Amino acid sequence: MANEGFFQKVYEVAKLIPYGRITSYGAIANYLGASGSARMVGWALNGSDKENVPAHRVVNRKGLLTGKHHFQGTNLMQQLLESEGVEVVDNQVQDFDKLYWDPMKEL
DNA sequence: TCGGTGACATCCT
DNA sequence: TAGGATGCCACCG
Repeated sequence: MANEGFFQKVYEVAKLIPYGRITSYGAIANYLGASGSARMVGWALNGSDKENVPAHRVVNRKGLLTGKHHFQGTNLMQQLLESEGVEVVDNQVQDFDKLYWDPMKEL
């Protein structure tokens, strides 16, 4: 695992996100020691769907579902979050600070 | 091998 | 305070 690529680490962390919880790209990047390179996390999640990773639980620092456009359905990402009890309005997660899951803190 | 790309974050004006 | 521009680093062709 530790020898896996940067992407694999992102997948592992994303998979550890609890049900009904969300996190941010920066949090994962920081956890992986790539603080400031949050873009890598986003790019990693680009292929996360192949790894069965809940990329819909990963949003930007504002709680905005910036990556929804990369999902199959336009509102698929929102639907998935709502299915988990996460309120999403206008592609933005409500109670973001409350549902926020910090890997650095939890792990 | 090298350059471009990318779903953000942060600094500066 | 708000908006725009730049930088981070790993994968793909």
